[in-house]
Amino acid sequence: MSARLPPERRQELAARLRSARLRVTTPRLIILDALLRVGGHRSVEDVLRHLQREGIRLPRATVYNVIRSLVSSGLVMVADVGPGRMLVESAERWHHHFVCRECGSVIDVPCAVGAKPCLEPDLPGAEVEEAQIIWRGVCPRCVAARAEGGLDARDQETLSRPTGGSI
Amino acid sequence: MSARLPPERRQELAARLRSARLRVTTPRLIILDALLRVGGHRSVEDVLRHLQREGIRLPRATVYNVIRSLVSSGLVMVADVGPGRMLVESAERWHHHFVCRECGSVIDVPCAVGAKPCLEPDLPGAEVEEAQIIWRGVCPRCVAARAEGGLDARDQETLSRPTGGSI
DNA sequence: TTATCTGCAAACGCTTTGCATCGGA
DNA sequence: TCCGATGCAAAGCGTTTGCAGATAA
Repeated sequence: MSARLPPERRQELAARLRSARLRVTTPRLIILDALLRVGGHRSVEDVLRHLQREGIRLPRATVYNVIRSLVSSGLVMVADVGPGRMLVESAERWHHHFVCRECGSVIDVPCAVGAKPCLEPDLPGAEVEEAQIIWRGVCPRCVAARAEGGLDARDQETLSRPTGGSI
Repeated sequence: MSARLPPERRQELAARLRSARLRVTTPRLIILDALLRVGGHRSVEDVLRHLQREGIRLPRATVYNVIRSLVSSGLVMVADVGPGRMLVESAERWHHHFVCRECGSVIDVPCAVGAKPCLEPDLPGAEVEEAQIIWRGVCPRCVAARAEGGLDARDQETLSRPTGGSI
């Protein structure tokens, strides 16, 4: 299963891992590759499905372990969009999230400032490392669908869940 | 177990429930009372422990059900401070959260604007209902402890976890 | 009277843990 | 060689569901 990555891609990913002081292992290369390639936020389940579709089978626990090490070394980040699931995304540019109350989709919102601590809390003495904003409401897609009035709940569910899909 | 609340408190809580078009039931009165009285953010586990300490035993599922109806009617709100647990808090004033990476405590940060949609996302066409900010970093307490250098990890854990406690 | 909520148990989904084995540095 | 990561299974945690019986409106 290590043969999937073209040599130069493998080089690049290995370099990233090494620069984060992580050992270069096959599962790490595979998962980092997947996360960087697809962008957006993905559940661990998505990652597993994606790998499976490419014929790669990794144990859940390994995927969790790998993601944890990637996160703690800053190569990828997790988005907090509510309890119960962990959404992983590449840490390319700092951004925030909009969660649609109707269809459940999670939409990336670019950060106007672009830096991780883009806002300051009123909390003297604290060391702020990052500020993440979560907006909740109804996404443009659902607003439009509602205006047209032609779509029932089932249709919407299918149409507007860009996140739930596979990577 | 319905005898715990003084009559006038019971009246007040019942009025709140009715104004939210919720039926007035004993578990709802008890749980709403607890959440309003203590303030701050509490896990469902905290709520259960608190009730237990007062000699009130409610099934988990009922607590979850009650909290869900209170949340969906706007009487209380849930804070998203990371995956895996649901923090409940009274919906008195809109505020944000600071999560300490060292001790895990969650600190309320007052919202400068005070309204739920205090920030606008760059997402044309969306209906924004609320914006919640999560800061991550090291809380003032841990910063101070680190500066003094006198506290080891265990001490800190005990000292600075105002959230994990009981209500 | 009726729709709604409670109370109990059991299931569920996601994540973590334990441990023997394997593999990169 | 040796520390750290993998792979597997199984447990853990917080939350949800299903349904019979109770209860507010």
